[in-house]
Amino acid sequence: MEINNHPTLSLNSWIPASSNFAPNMVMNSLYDDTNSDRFVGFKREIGHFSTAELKDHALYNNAETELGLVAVNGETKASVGTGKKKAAEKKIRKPSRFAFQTRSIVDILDDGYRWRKYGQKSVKNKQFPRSYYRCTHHGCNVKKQVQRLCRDEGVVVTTYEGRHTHPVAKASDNFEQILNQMQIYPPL
DNA sequence: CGCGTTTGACCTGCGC
DNA sequence: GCGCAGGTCAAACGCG
Repeated sequence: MEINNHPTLSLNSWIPASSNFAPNMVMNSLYDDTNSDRFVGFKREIGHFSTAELKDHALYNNAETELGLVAVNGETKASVGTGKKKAAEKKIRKPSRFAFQTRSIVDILDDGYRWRKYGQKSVKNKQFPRSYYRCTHHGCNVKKQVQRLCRDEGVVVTTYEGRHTHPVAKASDNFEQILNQMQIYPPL
């Protein structure tokens, strides 16, 4: 499969195709060349920016378990079927949620929206506290969590929950800025 | 004064 | 039912 040679394979980011955070994203399910029923991963494209993640990849499994990726291409995880259907069905009851990691010295990315911090909590077995933010736009209940990795304090995990009900607060190019901040690093 | 952060208390879900 | 951990609330406070 040609993605094995893809130069940006293994970006540790999770963004659903339907997210208005990345409205121009194209997301495809990948299947084994020799067995078209065997789902092996995802490929994401935003303009010239392209990433892929394999199902057997350790980071993929961590992201699925810890961050609750719920749907791709409009399909639920249950419908792409890996045997853990009940767990997947349980996950899809959660609100739309996705996460990505960036290498940054600051916790808060400038994603164009205004956020208000409403809590901070130390998490078991984590060196750094987790911060909780809500979108300040009236009627918009999007939340995000920010957690710095203990195994690599240069890496920040940002988890978004929900969809904005309003346009981005700042001028365009905000997503381009995030892509610039988003850094690819080898699998841990 | 308005808006955002801090932080301890409180709530809730889950495993035992 | 109990205890733990994660998530949220809200009063106090800081800053422009």
